[in-house]
Amino acid sequence: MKLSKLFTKTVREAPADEPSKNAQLLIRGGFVFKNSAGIYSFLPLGWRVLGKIANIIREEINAIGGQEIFMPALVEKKYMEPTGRWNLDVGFFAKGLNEKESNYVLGWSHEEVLTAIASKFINSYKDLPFSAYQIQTKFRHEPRAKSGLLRGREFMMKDLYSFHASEEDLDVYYEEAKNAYLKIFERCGLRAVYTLAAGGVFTDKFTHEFQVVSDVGEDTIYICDKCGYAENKEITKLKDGDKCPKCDGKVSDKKSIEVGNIFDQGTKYSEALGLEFTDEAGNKNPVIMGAYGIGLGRVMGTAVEIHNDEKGIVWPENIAPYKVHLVSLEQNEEADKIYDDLEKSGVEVLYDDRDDKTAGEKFADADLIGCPVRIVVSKKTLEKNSVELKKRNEKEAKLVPLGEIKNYLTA
RNA sequence: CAGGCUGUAGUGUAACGGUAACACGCACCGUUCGGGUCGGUGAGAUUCCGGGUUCAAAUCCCGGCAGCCUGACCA
Repeated sequence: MKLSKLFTKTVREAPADEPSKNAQLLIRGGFVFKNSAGIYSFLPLGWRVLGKIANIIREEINAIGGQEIFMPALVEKKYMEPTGRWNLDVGFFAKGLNEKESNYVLGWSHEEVLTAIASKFINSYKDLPFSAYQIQTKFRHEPRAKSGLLRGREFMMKDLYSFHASEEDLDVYYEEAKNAYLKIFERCGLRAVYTLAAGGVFTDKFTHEFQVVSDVGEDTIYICDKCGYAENKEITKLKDGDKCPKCDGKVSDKKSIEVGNIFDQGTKYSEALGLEFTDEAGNKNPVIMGAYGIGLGRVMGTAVEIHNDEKGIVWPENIAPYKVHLVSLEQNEEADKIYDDLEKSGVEVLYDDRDDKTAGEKFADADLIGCPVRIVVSKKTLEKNSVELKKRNEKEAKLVPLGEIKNYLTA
């Protein structure tokens, strides 16, 4: 992508009504546009980041057998009523032009919809287990949207649901999902803490959350300094300084951001919507379910909160909009050649080919946008048949001969 | 949903109750060209909306709406 063609621009000053770091940097860099409180558009750079996160999630969820689907955002009353979730104060309701009242809610969770779908295909224990997921916009009437991408009224979520013949089978999958989740967050540059928590409107059982320690988080967890065992403040009996219940370490309280969660939902939804299977003995039983969510925008916002410096974003390698930010300080064919060459080799490059910007502005933009590697081409470097290569998270730059650029990028 | 703070060119800020200014950005001219260069010219605002007080309102009062913060609630 050439910066001269990118329709968004960076801005110098952060909007006054966005005190949160993630929103300030993402807006300044042109990654997102705030349309309303808690409602953001993802612009080219931001959409690429979100796409990277989505792909990481797909790879890991596919690896544990999740089948990707896509369900409606308009969810009819008939789905939500049987579980008692139609009248909850969570969603935005939609109504037709001449209808007196709403028969639809904008989907804020899809247990009911998928359970209803599954009941058409699941008859026998032989049909179990299976799991399906989607990556879709969720709508939740947040009484208080806040903190940029961290808490929105409309946000992209990956929701996975699993269906089992027994609790034991669910337990096995739950563990697989846990490990898949830890991999996902690690690949996104986040250290997530597996935390025991409560289930809110989703289940009466205990659940597990994936919490990233950060002062801007709205959750508080008690985490062991030795084994990493953690419990959410909302259910824990632990206090700061207590002995860890799992080892001889000590727990301390930390603010944290919940980037994902997994639930054992038991038979709550299958019983309400009549999802049963026939076992080997010929008896009908309700299907046992699990649900697993990740907020993609929240992952993105959290990554920015964790990975930034005074100059801008420092994207984790795997979710950066581009791998390389190529800066040409003056118009020259050599930079064009490097750009074409890298593109052909499959390296994702953001090319600052603008001829009306000074070096300082280009460097400032590169730092703000935060791609992992910056390559500068100028008279100075070309005299030595080289380019200057600098990693965003390192201070020192080094000269790299023209012919060896690719080696440095794959290393 | 309760409490608080705030709404002024695209963005960030100024303006005693006296008729909207500055910087950035944008357009054009020149200059400069390795960390937001320098100088000049120009365009751009019914001061969130609606009422009220006043000779006079961006400024004071009332009512909306919007944004942010704290709490409650929630992922």
